Amino acid sequence: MNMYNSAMILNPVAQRFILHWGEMGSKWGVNRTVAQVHALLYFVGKPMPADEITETLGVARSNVSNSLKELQNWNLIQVVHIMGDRRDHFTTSSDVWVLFKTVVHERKEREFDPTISVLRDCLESPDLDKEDAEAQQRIKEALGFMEVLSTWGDQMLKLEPSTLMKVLKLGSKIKDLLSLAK
Amino acid sequence: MNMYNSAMILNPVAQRFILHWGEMGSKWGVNRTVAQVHALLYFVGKPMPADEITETLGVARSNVSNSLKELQNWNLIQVVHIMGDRRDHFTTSSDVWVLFKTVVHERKEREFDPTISVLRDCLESPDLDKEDAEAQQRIKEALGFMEVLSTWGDQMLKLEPSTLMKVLKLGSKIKDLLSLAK
DNA sequence: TATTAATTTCTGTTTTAACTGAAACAACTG
DNA sequence: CAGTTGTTTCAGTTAAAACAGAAATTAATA
Repeated sequence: MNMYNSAMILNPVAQRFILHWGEMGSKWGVNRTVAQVHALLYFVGKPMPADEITETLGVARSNVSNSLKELQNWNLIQVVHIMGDRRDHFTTSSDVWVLFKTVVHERKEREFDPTISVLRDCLESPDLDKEDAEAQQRIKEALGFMEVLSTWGDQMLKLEPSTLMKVLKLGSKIKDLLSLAK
Repeated sequence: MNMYNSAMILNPVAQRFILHWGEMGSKWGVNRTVAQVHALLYFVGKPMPADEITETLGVARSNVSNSLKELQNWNLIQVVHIMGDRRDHFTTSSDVWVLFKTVVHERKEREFDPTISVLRDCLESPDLDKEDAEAQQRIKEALGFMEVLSTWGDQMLKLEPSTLMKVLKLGSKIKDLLSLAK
């Protein structure tokens, strides 16, 4: 055990929030515990040591350890230290925009960009030449689509959150501005 | 068995494309076979009967049956019939934009919107009042964020693919237009 | 440097989802 | 309506991921 007293009591709303976030994660290919740990840190809004997370969520210590590592790999949490406490404490940004941008950036790098590479490879392969031209065209279109989306994503990620917000709020009114652009 | 001859031979490029698409699906919470079946239909660009899909992918017939059903639930494939052939044939749009919009629309309805509901419930719950105001504020910000994204998504989905394409191509130049907007 | 605290790694178990093959069902054909 | 073709459902199996608990490692303290 540990010299500190652990286990934070979560009220029902916090539980609902954290559990739902975990399920949401599962549906998007994120480990449930990982999502729960992050939701917890976001909810409490202050740094927590691993043991406290463990007891609060009621999962194994090692599970928390791995989840924290995973979240660090995703740049979603940071380690901080509390004066007079040897333990690592973990915290996450309370700015949803920052979190969102981080996730989009990471997923793009890990999953989107590699897919673009594969499609490029496919098009360059001599095996495709023998194939009918239409299939080649479809791969080309899929690639073009992903490239447009990728470039756009990069540019959006560079915007200030407040600017990005304005863009989103603009919504489909952007259509009207389109004629002005050139 | 079946009175027709099945099994389409896939060249290495097609295989690479389909297998990668399957792995990609897994990482985003989509069943691998489901993703593969869809990739195959996209690649071949013409209607295929279930048996031919089965033999081409080398998976169980029932697996294909369930995958096709799933893809129909997602509105990603359609059933068509070929003159003189009793079997159902399945086909998917060759327009990546249409496919993308379909997926975004469905996922939004299934996973995004329900989460918004949960967050609203959380905020309305009397249990949260007792909680510190900052946690409440964070939930509120998460909700606000998701609502903005949701509204924006709905509006983007309504745009013509060609218009949407222009918006994406505009990229961060949109920043300059922002001052003109009101 | 011995002791304790804190964290990670490892191995085995559990859980969940995917998948198969067979049986049931439905639709069509002669 | 008997036989055939095509599709779906279902029960059981397999495979993959998540998770737990113990052991090992690292780091801090005294």
